Amino acid sequence: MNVKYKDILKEKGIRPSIIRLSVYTYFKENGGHHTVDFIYNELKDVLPTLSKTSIYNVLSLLVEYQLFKVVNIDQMETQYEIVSDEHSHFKCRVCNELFDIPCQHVHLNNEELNGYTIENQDLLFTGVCPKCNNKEKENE
Amino acid sequence: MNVKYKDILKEKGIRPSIIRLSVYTYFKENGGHHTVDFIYNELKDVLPTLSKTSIYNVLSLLVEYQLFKVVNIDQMETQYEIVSDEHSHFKCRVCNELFDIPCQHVHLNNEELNGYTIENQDLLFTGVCPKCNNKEKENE
DNA sequence: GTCCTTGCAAAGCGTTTGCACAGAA
DNA sequence: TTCTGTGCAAACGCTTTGCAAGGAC
Repeated sequence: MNVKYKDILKEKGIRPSIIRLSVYTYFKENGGHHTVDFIYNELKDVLPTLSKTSIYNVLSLLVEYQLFKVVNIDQMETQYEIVSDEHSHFKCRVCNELFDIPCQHVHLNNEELNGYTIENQDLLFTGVCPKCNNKEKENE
Repeated sequence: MNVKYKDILKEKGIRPSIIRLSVYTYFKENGGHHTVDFIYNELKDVLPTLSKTSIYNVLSLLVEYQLFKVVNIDQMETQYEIVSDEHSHFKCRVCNELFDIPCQHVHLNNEELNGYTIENQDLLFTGVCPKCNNKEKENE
């Protein structure tokens, strides 16, 4: 399994060190968006000499090679996710959790574009997630 | 002119201190999105004893009373803007400037919503702005 | 007098940097 | 040996906090 991931890194021109492979594997197997701190805590038991600096390095590298994407929401800690299908994010203002929402990209017409070259777009919804909605209903 | 703004603050239940009124007036007259540091530097000549803490306080207050909105883009310093019409943001990756783009909100269909209550949405485009596009063309 | 506002200094916290050591090619 | 990767500690920059002084009512 890891061999597969190793090859993906190699193909991209990234030398598959243990830390790089571990980080990449973690995201591949678990999905989602995670902070440096979270990944550090997830991997430090398996890699006892691990440092947060290395997590910063590896994640920056994976972003640079366009395997990962940075997710910046509000003043929250920076999160990272694997580059994948078009989707948007939903942040619950009650539990602060961040969800992926399937969502097509917006297509602006030419008058609006007006000379701008759009290379990327990020859509963020804020509100209340299903779980917190249910809790509020229970309390009524 | 400031009297008008004074009344807007009063109506919202905000006591119009000099700093609050100055900050609010600055945004009303100049528009756009600005950082704490920028506003501090714009106002410190008029208000010599001004501190950044006060700018933080005032902007947080204006956000709390829903006159202002927080704009967080990438790892850039937090910016603030007056709550106004629906629009999205465009960040130029060359000059790093942030532009307002007129843009209707996205409306998801019910299957996608799936129990989520959407209260707000922010759309961010990234790419190259017209000015930087022209510069690139000149260099070709 | 009481409450709200202001401003300084310090603390906090995520992130980056410098540098030396370790490891791979 | 040379180049790349790693990890510690310190520095950095934005933001928040504690607290005391000032000002409004």
